[in-house]
Amino acid sequence: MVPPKPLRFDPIREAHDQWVAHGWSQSADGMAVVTSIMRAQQIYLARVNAALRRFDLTFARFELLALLSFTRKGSLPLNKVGARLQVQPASVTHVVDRLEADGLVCRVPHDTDRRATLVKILPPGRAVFRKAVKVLNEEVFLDPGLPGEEARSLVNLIAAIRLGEGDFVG
Amino acid sequence: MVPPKPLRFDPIREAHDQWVAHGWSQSADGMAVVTSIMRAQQIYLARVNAALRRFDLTFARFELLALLSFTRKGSLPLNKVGARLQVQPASVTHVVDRLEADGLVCRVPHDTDRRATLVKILPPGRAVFRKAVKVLNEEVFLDPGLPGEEARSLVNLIAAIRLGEGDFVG
DNA sequence: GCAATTTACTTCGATATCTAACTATTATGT
DNA sequence: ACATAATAGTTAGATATCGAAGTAAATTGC
Repeated sequence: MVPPKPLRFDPIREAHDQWVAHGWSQSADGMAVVTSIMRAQQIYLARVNAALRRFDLTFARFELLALLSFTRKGSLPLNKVGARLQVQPASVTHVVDRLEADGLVCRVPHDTDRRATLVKILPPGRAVFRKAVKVLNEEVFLDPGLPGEEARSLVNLIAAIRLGEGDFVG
Repeated sequence: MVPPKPLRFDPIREAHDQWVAHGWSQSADGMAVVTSIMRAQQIYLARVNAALRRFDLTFARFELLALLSFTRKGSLPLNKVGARLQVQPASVTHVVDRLEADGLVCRVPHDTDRRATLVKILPPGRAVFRKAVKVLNEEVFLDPGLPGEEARSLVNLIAAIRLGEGDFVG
């Protein structure tokens, strides 16, 4: 995944220069923001997947296990899952299918709303989550590539973007 | 793509609190960084794809057209494309296949290395790029959701991550 | 000069995501 | 009440990515 030879220049800076040279100065910073986010995601996703592969988890599946294990009852309606993880209903179905096939969660009918389904974490799911979070903390989250103060700045800058996009209300 | 109802709290902040509560304080900031990047990518990818859909482009295809159109000869070996866009050879093959099927680029044999193949942008490719970059600038890059100064901070923070990851040498 | 290695690209199989269409159930409005 | 609209979830189709294996050509190292 990681290229053997690093480039001898910053390709995003170069793209920014190109944008300015073509008269698109007003959009150059935005282009750099978007491209930087895309690349950072690629980097982190590769690191996360490498850490989780041994547990047969992806980041999406890990996030669902985390969400459920932090819940009082260990279960949540599927639509709440979609809202929390910000993914389409179809993706929720797929993630739950996959975890259910591995015996880490199960579907449970909703008490009162017969349209709705709950997903519930099972003991094996809790066990896998405990092991996976330990590895992920050690191998990725402990060193995200930025010192603490800058890490918090990055989180706050992105929170502003998410707020503006309607992810949540402050 | 965007949920109709925003959450009444920041789910990443809540996850951070959970990390601290479980004794994973040392990894909490890193978790928040990684999760924030993942969510920001999701937001921007949706906006970018919505803008590019009318041109039958994806962000990856757009990036390749941009890269080629900024090149002196309008062509580049496939391995250079992979290095620049930071994607696997298989992904390069796929993106080029797709653009070639649409008549926007073509493959050209390398002059001296018979293993290598160049991808060359064609006049229709340049025309589509000109239109697409205009729309993308207007609809996404002009307002990335952050004021200029903060946008530049974000780009610099991510550049530090990328530098640490070996994307390029400063 | 020739075997072994490296490099370039393609093919294949598995995943994950999105959009759109579809079924079932619940809520709304007159 | 009852037709209409909204909501919950699944299914289907298209796309994109990755990892690993495979083919071909160039480089290397005796």
